Amino acid sequence: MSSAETLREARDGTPQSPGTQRSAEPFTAKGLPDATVARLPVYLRALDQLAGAGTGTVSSDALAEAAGVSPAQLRKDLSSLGSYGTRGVGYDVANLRFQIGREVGSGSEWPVVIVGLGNLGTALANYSGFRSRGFRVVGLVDPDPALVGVSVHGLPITDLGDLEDLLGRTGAVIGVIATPAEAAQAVTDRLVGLGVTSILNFAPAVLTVPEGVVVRKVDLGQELQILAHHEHRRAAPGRPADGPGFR
Amino acid sequence: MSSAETLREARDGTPQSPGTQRSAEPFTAKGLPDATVARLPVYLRALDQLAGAGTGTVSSDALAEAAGVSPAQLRKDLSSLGSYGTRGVGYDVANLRFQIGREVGSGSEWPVVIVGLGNLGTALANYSGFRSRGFRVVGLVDPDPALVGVSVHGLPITDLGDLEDLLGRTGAVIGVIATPAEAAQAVTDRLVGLGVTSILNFAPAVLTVPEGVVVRKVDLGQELQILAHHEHRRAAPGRPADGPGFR
DNA sequence: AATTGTGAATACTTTCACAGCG
DNA sequence: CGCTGTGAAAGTATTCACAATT
Repeated sequence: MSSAETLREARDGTPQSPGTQRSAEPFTAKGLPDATVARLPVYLRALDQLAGAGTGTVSSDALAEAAGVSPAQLRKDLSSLGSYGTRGVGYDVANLRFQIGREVGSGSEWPVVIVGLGNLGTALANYSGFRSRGFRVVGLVDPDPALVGVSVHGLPITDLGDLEDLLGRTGAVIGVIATPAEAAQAVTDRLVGLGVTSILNFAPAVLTVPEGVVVRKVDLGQELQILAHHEHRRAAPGRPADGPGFR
Repeated sequence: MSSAETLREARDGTPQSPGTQRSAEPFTAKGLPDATVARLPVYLRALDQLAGAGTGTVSSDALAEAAGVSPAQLRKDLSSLGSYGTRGVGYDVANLRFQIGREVGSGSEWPVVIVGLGNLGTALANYSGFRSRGFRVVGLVDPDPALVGVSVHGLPITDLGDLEDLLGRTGAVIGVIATPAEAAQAVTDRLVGLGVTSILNFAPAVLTVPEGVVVRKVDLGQELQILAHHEHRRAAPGRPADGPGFR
């Protein structure tokens, strides 16, 4: 066998979704479509708001509206999870919230380590949204000696060498990479070698990881470029010649 | 017609892609598949690296490898753009870079405004990756009086009221929202009302915008939740009963 | 001989529309 | 009667595999 066969970061384009392996829907037990998995957090957020507003039940129409998807899609997604609705009535907010939360893996609080504490890494370390979504930042790591020892949001930045100890103590299997592109692959190898199996990559670099490790990439410049493309097309739709000359 | 018919932010799940309107590939002039558009920036980045390394030509295999996609997909994507390769040889790095750059809308430098300067907004304002990708942050806006006047990366934060003036002067049509969720829709309405037609939304909120306005959403908590889902499944694959009890 | 460009095949996702159930 | 759950249809995206071209 090709033991250490390494794979690309789950062939990803940006139409993000690809999960661990292949797996479609037609499989043994459960294996939600990737597109569905990607939307569950959105539903969860919408349900949180509804629950906060004291709503007891919602129809697929109302929940779809709140989540920004079509009612049909919402129903399809939820049905692939199980039958938690009541025909003629709708979904019980509290129960649906629990069910989706369980599927997503809330319930347990996931420890997360952040590597690279430049502007972005620091902002992430301070980001309160993680805590409220069921994650706890348990470690901040940066190789820069000037940063080691500095505290961010009450957590001290430690050296790369402390990673093993840190992961061992906390049991973290999710890592966030916010280093410059050049360092990203080395950091990834390190994390993976120490047991991290899920990576959120903010560095503008393509990561190669062993099979089984899931990588999701967020590239801010890339997102803007996609928007720029739309603006560009808006400006020159039919593509008349191009450049400045024209005639 | 339903004149001011407002739409959801380009039905997005996270398997992001959806662009301005429908538009598939089989259309009049050009209308790249959304999935392709989303990958162009990746190719551009890979080409930049190759150019930096002095590479003159690349094969689809090599470029695909560098971009983290399959060779077949790369060729399909590029062919939908035009025939810029040479059979038996490969693609000219410089030319391909130019062609994709033009398609994406590089060449011109896009002015961008950032609204909301908390941790994340500030990090974004400092983020050098925007500049290198063809964007220039021309304005920082925040309603918080305590922040107005503060300079970030040499740019002063101004009041929300200055938006009109700011957009008029700079001609910015791309806005980045990094406010709390509660403020996001109001800020969006304001931006759109003043001519912004592309929005990058970091707030964990579903935005409603008029048709024609493109919204892309980046939700950090959501990304982690998707990773958590995979970890969760890894731990309990076949779904034996569930909870702690089991038998 | 090597490598692109692309039709055809496959896979995945979304939408439709209605049967089924409360 | 209303609203969910879901097969079937439609639409997109990816992969295959090979003819075309340098």
